[in-house]
Amino acid sequence: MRYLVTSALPYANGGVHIGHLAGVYIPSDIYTRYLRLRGEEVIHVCGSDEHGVPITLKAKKEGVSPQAIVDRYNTIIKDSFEKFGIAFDIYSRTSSATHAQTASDFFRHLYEKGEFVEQVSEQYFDPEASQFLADRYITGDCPKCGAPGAYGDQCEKCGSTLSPLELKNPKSMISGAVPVLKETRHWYLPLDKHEAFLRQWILEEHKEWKPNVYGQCKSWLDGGLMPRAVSRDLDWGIPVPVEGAQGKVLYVWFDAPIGYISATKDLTPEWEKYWKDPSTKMIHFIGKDNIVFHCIVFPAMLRAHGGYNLPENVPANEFLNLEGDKISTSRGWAVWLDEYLVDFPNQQDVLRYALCASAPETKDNDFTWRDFQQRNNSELVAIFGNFVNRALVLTAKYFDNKVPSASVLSRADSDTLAQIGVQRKAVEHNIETYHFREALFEVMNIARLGNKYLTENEPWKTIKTDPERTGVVLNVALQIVASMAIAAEPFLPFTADKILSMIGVKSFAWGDLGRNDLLAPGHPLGQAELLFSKIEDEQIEAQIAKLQAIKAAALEASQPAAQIVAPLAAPQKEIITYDDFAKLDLRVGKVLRCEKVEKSDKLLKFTIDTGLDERTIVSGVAGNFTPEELVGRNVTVLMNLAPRKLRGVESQGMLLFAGDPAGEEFTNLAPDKELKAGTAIS
RNA sequence: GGCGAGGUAGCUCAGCUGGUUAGAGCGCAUGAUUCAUAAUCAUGAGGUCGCCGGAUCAUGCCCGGCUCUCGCUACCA
Repeated sequence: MRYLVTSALPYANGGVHIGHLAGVYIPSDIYTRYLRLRGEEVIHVCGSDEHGVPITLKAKKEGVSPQAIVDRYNTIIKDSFEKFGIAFDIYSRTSSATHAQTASDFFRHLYEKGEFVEQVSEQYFDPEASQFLADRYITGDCPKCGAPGAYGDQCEKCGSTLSPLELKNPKSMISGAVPVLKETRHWYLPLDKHEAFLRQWILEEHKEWKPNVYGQCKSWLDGGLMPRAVSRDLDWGIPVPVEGAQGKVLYVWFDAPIGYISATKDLTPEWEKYWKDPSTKMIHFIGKDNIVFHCIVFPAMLRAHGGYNLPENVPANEFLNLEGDKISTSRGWAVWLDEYLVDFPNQQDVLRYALCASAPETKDNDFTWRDFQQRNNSELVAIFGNFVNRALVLTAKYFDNKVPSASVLSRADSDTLAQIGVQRKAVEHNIETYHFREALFEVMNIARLGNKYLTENEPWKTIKTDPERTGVVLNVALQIVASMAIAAEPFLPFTADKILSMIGVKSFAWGDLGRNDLLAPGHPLGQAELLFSKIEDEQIEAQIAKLQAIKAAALEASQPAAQIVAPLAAPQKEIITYDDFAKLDLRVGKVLRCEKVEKSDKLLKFTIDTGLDERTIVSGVAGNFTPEELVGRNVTVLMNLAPRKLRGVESQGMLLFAGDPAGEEFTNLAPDKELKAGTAIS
């Protein structure tokens, strides 16, 4: 069987932290190491995702080129992975020449096949910098919480998702100018065209996918797929390879997964057999935020292109938290791999172990330093390290550090050895079904078995009465140690290597696991050393203090910002003529009825007596008024605004209010005195 | 708001086509042991299986409602 394993491309605007490792790279690394050890044909590809708006923003902020940013982080990321033994066959990057060509060809192919639809839409444009603005390039006041500095796609203060058009006082982050709406043409991948196929492929043929993955796909498919834009107005990325597309690049989510293909091309000229030969199984390891792209969008792209395999499975993990809070690169709330290695040199496997044992496989999980310490001290040191050490030290002491012979095995001896085979099956089954936490537990059970075996057979006692029996027991114990070296390799590669050198063996294959003749009688052992060492309370307290400092710094930084929130009058808008004003038909109206719009948070549906007619007007003020509050009151109505449907209800005008809907001061704009409906306002 | 996933012992998690006293590891307690990094081995104490209601002879597991966490995704003229 041939396998192509991909790991989510890390975004090159920061380093790698424990969340990345636990969610994606440790599982994928375990999986590939296991397959390699079995002798399967497998490659593991990854690389940096180097396009997209956040990188251009960071570059602008630092006054350097985007390329400089991605060069910096690509180096850091690559280095972290190498040091932690994440054994990619290639770690590439999406700013490479191969990738530019591959992604460009891919787009071109779809374009020529007529797989895209073109559409013109209105987007914010910066008139001073004369360029279109990506959502992230627009900042303004959050329409929900009122905080300044919200981005066009999200407010980091209250966390709500936004669209640039909703921002109050929008400003271009490039020039500071007020953006204007302008038409722009983009290419869309009509996902709806592939919906029937995806339904069948995922919902019928891949019921074995993890519940979170399957559930999310089902949710998307049931909701109906829509065309998705695959281009952007931006100058950092892969140019859209079509005539008349100046200033447009491939959307980063279109370009990134193609990065898996270009990485494979960079690795081997035989890349096509990994992508196109139906006997190859492709597995995407990702985090839960990427599910839709890997299960819906990318497969649709591959299928639209034709000739490519679709993934066999997409084992997405949930998220890892850190000491009770969400990990955040921008807030600095993370444990970075490079920093970890400074504080815990040569202890990569401890972190690999702790993260795998508490991996967020079925739900979000919390990484705590106490848990990390406990995993090390009472599992790695006490169970695993201690067992190996016991077997080796006893052999050195009683048998001159050579493997003693095992002439006659007792029933207990064979049962113990047979049990390793049972553990092996359990490990295999769990790895193959992506249950790495459980698989690791079963590996540890082999060490538990070893400890129990030694305690029950007491070689330190029999040496006085029956040295030959002691030899047999230690022989068996050493076979278990050898098996541990094999079983641990996918999970704890550094430790496995250490054991191999301690028992004087170059390498084993997975198939050797559980054999009772891995170490022949008389085989000389190497120098015994401790596999793991205890982590003291002080070390853990130092790490916790480090995090507390980050939190304190973040809090301080947010204080002055909060003061600037003080209400600033919005700048005056552009001068208009009297004629412009005269176009507005404003009248006094009276609220006859008012109710909440179903399935909506903020919308109220008003029935207004305008003097002319009774009309329905929808307004987003449910957060400010209860429906009853305004009934019978005068309101100011803009009569001649083009009707528009909101949540399925047609609004035939607009009601005027004063204030910031998210703020405390917000009021209905009505005449001083009760007036008849229909009274003109001028 | 809609949708998805999750809410099981102090901690991390199993469990499920509904079927006798709900399991494991760590932690904790007691005992055994001393080869080993005060490690190990045995035994035990810990649970109204998020809350409320329903269907069933029987439910952690099915149905309805609610609630909390995380993710995806909207309306705001």
